Amino acid sequence: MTLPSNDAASRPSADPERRVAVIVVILTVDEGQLNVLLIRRSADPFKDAWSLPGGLLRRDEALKQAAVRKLDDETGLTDVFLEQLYTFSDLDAEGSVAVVYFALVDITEANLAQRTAWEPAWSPVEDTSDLAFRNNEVVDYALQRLRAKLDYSNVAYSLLPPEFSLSRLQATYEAISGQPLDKRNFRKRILSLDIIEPTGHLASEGRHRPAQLYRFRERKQIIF
Amino acid sequence: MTLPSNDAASRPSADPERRVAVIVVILTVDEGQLNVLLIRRSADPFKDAWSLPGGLLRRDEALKQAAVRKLDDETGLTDVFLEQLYTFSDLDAEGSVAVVYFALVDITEANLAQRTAWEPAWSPVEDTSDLAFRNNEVVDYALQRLRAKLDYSNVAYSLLPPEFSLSRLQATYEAISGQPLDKRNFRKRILSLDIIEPTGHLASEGRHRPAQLYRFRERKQIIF
DNA sequence: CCAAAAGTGTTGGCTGTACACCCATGT
DNA sequence: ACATGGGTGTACAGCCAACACTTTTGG
Repeated sequence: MTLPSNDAASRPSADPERRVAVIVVILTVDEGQLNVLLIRRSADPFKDAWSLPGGLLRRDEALKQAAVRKLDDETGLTDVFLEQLYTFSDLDAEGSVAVVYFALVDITEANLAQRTAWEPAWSPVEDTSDLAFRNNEVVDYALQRLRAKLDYSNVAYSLLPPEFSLSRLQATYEAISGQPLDKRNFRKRILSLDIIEPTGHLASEGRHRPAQLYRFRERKQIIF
Repeated sequence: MTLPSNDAASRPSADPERRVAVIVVILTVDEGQLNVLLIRRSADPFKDAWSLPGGLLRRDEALKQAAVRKLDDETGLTDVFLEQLYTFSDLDAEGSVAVVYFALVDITEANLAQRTAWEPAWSPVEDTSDLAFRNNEVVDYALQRLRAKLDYSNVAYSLLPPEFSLSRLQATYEAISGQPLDKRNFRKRILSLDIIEPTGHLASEGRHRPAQLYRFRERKQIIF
């Protein structure tokens, strides 16, 4: 017997097991654009189509472990925002169960796996055309969740380097929400939340006034 | 091969399948108390302990179908709020994957299954002592989600009969949030949301002033 | 007439939004 | 000197929280 299975008693034979896949929606912001990590499929079904990275859940592996492993495989990163998103049972034709996680990474720290087969690449979420396995819906769902979380959590910490200017932070928020934000109101709001603090360092890149750099007080998720 | 499985190519043998269970957290409000539906286990493991109702995902069955089926088995209800909550892989010792749904039902419409084995019963969430399979954590998680949803959706529609007084609605909100609410502010807020409308009927139960009855404009989830 | 629940408004504080100009730097 | 992005304050409106008494009915 297994879990809370009160009907298992009446059907004691033939445990109907399933293939369980773990999929990871890895998002990043690059130059004001929200990007998703896709891999080019090297085998059927959907050979040569793009899809989200994923793989089968191994024996004796926990779901989150598998998601961490996949994320590490593709980006070399381990200590980032990674959260379970949704579980689908109808993405492929064979009734596999697919547990989807989503991750947020700083593109400057991500080192995409160098493979010729199943090669990963960043793709702007806005013009992500037909993906394999109805993965477009999965990406949309991740995007929706990310937008919601922006309003009540500090998730952006995982999309930025340790030190960043307020303008950079604002650009990140704008890339995710798709909305331009008022500079003064944005700064007032963020500072009053007290989730970031000045580092004392200045940016001084480009031919303009150097920017004060900030860091997140906590490098883990906080719910406001 | 299955889903987005780029590593399946490198491990072409021995598909590691898993048992997939579907669990349903069925919540209701009865006399100002939030209650959860539990079943008394009739077999090991955890024989005679209480746990959430659930069962194995059948072959060729979608997750939501299975959740609907379990909910119907236990309460006879089908057209209520039912939403996926979370997927666990470490509730039991055997590494089953458990996809948890949560449902909200009107206790006056629910007809609990009449069984001697695996008998279902309502239990107040506040003093739900040790459940099998770490189901206490699952219930806590459901409660957290429900409380959050109360603030930005009309989910209470599924906990109440078609017509109800504002006092009853307030009592429902209070039972869920665990907080007393100010009557005037509550009414102002709810009415301004424009999610309910007066039916024209009066309640006239008990030895007191009859109450105006209302109904939800939509009997499905709305996000504010 | 008493108990019990229904119904009803106003005020003050806070929060969010709209809005425009000067500053420091590098070229 | 100019182009580029950095940095700053105020005023108004809408929202939320606090707060108490009268009404209607049944017993």
